[in-house]
Amino acid sequence: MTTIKDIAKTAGVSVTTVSRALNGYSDVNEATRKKIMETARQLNYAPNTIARSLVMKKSKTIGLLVSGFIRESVKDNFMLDVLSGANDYISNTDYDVILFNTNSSKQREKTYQQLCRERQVDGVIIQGIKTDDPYLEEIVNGDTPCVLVDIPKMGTKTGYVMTDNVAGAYDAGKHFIDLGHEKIAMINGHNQAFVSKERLEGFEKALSESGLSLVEVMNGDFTEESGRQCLHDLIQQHPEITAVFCASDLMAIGALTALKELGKTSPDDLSIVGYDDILLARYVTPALTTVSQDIHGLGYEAAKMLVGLLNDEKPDKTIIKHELIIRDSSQRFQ
Amino acid sequence: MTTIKDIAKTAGVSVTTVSRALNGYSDVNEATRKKIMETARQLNYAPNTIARSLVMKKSKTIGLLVSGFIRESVKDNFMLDVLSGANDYISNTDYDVILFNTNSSKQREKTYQQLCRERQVDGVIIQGIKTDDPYLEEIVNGDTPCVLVDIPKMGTKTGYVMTDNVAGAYDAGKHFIDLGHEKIAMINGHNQAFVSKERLEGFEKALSESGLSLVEVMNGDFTEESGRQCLHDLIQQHPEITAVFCASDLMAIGALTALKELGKTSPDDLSIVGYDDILLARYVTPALTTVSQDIHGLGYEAAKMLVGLLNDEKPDKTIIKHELIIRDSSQRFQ
DNA sequence: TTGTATGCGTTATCAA
DNA sequence: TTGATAACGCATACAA
Repeated sequence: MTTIKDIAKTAGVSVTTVSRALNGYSDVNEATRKKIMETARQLNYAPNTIARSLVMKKSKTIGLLVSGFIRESVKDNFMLDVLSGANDYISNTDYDVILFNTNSSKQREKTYQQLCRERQVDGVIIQGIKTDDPYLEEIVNGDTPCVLVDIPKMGTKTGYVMTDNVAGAYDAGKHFIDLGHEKIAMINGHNQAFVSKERLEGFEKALSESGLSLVEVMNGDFTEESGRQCLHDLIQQHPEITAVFCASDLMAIGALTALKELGKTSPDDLSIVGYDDILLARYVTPALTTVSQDIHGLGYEAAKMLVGLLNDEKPDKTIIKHELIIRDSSQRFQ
Repeated sequence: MTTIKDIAKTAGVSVTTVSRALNGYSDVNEATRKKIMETARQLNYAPNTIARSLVMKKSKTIGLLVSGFIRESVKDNFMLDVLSGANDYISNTDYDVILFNTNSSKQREKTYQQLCRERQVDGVIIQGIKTDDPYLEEIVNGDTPCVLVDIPKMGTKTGYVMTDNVAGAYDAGKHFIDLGHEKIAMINGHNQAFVSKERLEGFEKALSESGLSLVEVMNGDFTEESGRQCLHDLIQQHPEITAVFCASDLMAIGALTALKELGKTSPDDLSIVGYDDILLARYVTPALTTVSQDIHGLGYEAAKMLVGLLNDEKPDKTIIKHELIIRDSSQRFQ
């Protein structure tokens, strides 16, 4: 491992000069710079970012929380899409991404702030945690620049990125109403998720504007299996419903499965609208009508905002556009 | 940012003692240790891994190459599944994962070795690069422990993890033969990919054992669109074929699309077998018969091997099991 | 234009 | 059981 010291020695100059030559300072003679560059190349020199970080107090790394980075969450592409979007932006900067796991029991006791400070990341993108996470406040009020995904909280160094869940769910509700449905239910996520409240709110708003109210709200946990369970319960308790709004595509797909198990089909027996527009949505049969979120864009914008924060811009909030994608799982009530 | 120096000052001891107390050395008085621990807690101390790395010459980070981490590769879950698998293993160790981008033009000129040395990673997992990548040799022969995914090359510090592509493709060929097909074609990936050669080899072996030979081999580039293109060309040139083996599920899905565009259906007009068993495979219609690779396991085993290398184990090769998953896109020739 | 000296936060060596 | 002190590789204030 060659260091600037080695270069200095073989080039016959001081480490200071080497450092300045390598970093493109103007106050170094062209001849010596050439010589230094050349010996650096010959010695196959690579700067040690660790050492640089220590003295600069900047690690040029961005932390990305991937708690619960488990197989189920791989299926739901959400976390990976955010990661991919963030990475796409960051790859065009001089930052690198470091993955923070919090699902391992070992690190469970560490707060997000501790993780950040130990690894000395310059900033962090936090996603996939619950609104009542005990360590959330701490990081929001901490001094590590931070961007939250789908959690609307601001701090002096904290901004957030999210989709307008109220409006998205409202569109889903409006869609059902436009199609003439009246017996409508919802399969929501768990109540600790901020998006659950928002989507319920937006959906109910659309119904109430037409003088309707929800027949029932079941609570799943966003997974395919919970969607399946909920639909079974739903049909048993309220066989009259003709339309169901699911707070995630995965739950909607589970609901589709349950429907098949009951010998029924969508959209003939039940119109279903999901949320997220995950990759699978367009490939299942029937293709899922859903509220599309640009999840990749969510990660991209989060990274962009974070890099902005690192350049001393003010914290902000970004709302990513949504769109109702009408496919085959919803149709006019007949 | 409190340091051990601060702790030393307020606890009235030397930094040496603080360091040893915090790291659980035995040669420190219980009383002083208690005091140190307590003040560390009060001062909300978090150790600076950067400083530690510098002196220990170990960063406790593992680099993961995610070159071409683009949206198309998100659709194909391969890279993300490997990432997820690697992360799953690593999250149970005391290593962290750092993502290395090489798709950005800026970093294109840097070799993998340079990336590793600059970030001082203890080891690296390399995936998604071509066999003729000019920088591959360098890293294989370098001194950074390294595990290659799907590239069979060994070095003093380099092992690899892959699936048995020859055997997998052989199974696909055997499947067609068992179903009575005789006019068989293949849509392969590009020739720079090692897996392309392997899959062709295995598939041809199965056919030749039954006295058959391939009607045609088209070369795509593993993407959905290329599969679509290839199938169009194939049908036009060889309308007699009854079965096609695609070297990736994505290409198989593209082929399915092309078939629909031609007003034909699978498996009635054409039996199709894919490769990878990506998530989509079971959700498309018809559900895709494919050779399943445990991609998550590939990443998991790669990480496991790498951590082994970091503990001075010898480089090794691991073959991940494959399995032919028979679904609806293939049927008996009639 | 160049060099000397100092410090970043930590661990390790050695002596007390 | 403890504490000075020197490293690790780099950047920078200051002096020359």
